[in-house]
Amino acid sequence: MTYTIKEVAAKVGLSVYTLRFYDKQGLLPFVVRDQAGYRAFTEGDLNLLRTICCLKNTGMKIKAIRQYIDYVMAGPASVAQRRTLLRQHRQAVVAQQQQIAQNLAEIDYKLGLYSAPNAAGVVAQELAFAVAEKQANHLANPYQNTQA
Amino acid sequence: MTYTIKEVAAKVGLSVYTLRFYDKQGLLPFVVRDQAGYRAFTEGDLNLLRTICCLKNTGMKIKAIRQYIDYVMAGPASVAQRRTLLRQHRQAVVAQQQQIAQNLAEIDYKLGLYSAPNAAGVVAQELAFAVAEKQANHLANPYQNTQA
DNA sequence: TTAAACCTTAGACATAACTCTAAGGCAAGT
DNA sequence: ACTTGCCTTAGAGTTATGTCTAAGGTTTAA
Repeated sequence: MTYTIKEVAAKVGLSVYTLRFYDKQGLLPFVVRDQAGYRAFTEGDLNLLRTICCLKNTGMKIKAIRQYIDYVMAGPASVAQRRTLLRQHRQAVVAQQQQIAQNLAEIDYKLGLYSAPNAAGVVAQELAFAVAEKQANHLANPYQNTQA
Repeated sequence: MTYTIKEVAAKVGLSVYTLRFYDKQGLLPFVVRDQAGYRAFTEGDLNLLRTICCLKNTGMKIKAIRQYIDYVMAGPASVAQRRTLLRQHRQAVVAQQQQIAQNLAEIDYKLGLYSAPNAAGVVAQELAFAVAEKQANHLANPYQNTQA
C-alpha cells in the first residue's frame, strides 16, 4: 500500500541518500511518517517525486523545484504561479535543446573528419598550421613531443 | 595577432578565472607564454578552446576533455582514439537529447493541465485523491494548510 | 616616474549536489 | 531474547566546477 524509502529509491532510480537529502531540502513535504517514524510513500507521492525528477533531469535547481513543490502544497489557488514557473522552465529547456543540437552538429562534423580516409593527413595539416602560427608570433612550440 | 586571456574570455563567454582554472586542469597545454609570462592565445588556440566548450556544454567532464586534448597533443597518430572518444560522447549526447525530449513532453503535459479552463478543478481533484490515499493508509495529512 | 590597467601564481573559499558515517530505534523470523 | 535488516538523525566528507584574494610583475601613456 505504501513504499519504504529503499523501494522508492529502486523505483525512481535515486539513492536512498539522495531521497533523504531531497527531504532535508524541503522537496518532499508531502511524504508523512508511519508510527515508527519511517517515511511512508504513497502512489501519489511517487507521482510528485517523478515530477521532481523530471524537473531535476532538465536542469532545474533544487531551490526552484522547492518553489514549485511549495506551490503544489498551497493547493489549487497556486495554479497560475505553477504555470508561470513551468513556462519559464520550459523556455530554458528548449534553449538547452537548441544548444545541444548545435554542439552535436559540431561533434558530428569532427567525427566526419576523423572518420574520413585521409583523416591523418587533415589532422597533420591542422597541426602544421598551428605550429606555423606559433612561429609567426615568435612563440614557443607546444607540440614538441608530437609524433608528426 | 594573439589574444590576451581577457579578450579570449570575452570571445568565448567564459570568465578569466575559468580559463585559468582550465589551464590548471591541463585543458590548455597548447597555449604558450610570451616574454612577460603572459598567455598568448592564437587563432588555432581559440578553435581548440571552442571545441573544449562544445564538449563541456554537452556535459563532458573536465577529465575526459583532458583526455581528448592529450590525444590532440599527440598528433595525427591519435586519430583513432579521438574518434572512439568522440563516438562514445556522441552516444551520450544523443541519449541526453532523448531524455530531455521526454521530460519536455512531460512538462508540456503539465502545462496543458495548468492552462486548461478547468485547471483549478483538476488540481483540486488530484489533491482530494492524495488526501484520501493518506487517510486510507492511516497516515497524517500533509495538506492541512492547503487552501482547498 | 608614476598611475592605471593589465598580467601572473598559490591557495583559500564558495556552491551545488550528493554520499557516507556514527549512533541508535524498529520489525520480523528463529 | 537475539540476529538481521531495515529505518532514523545529525553532521562530516566528497566531488566537480568554479570564483576570488593576496602579493607581486609588466605595459602603456601621461
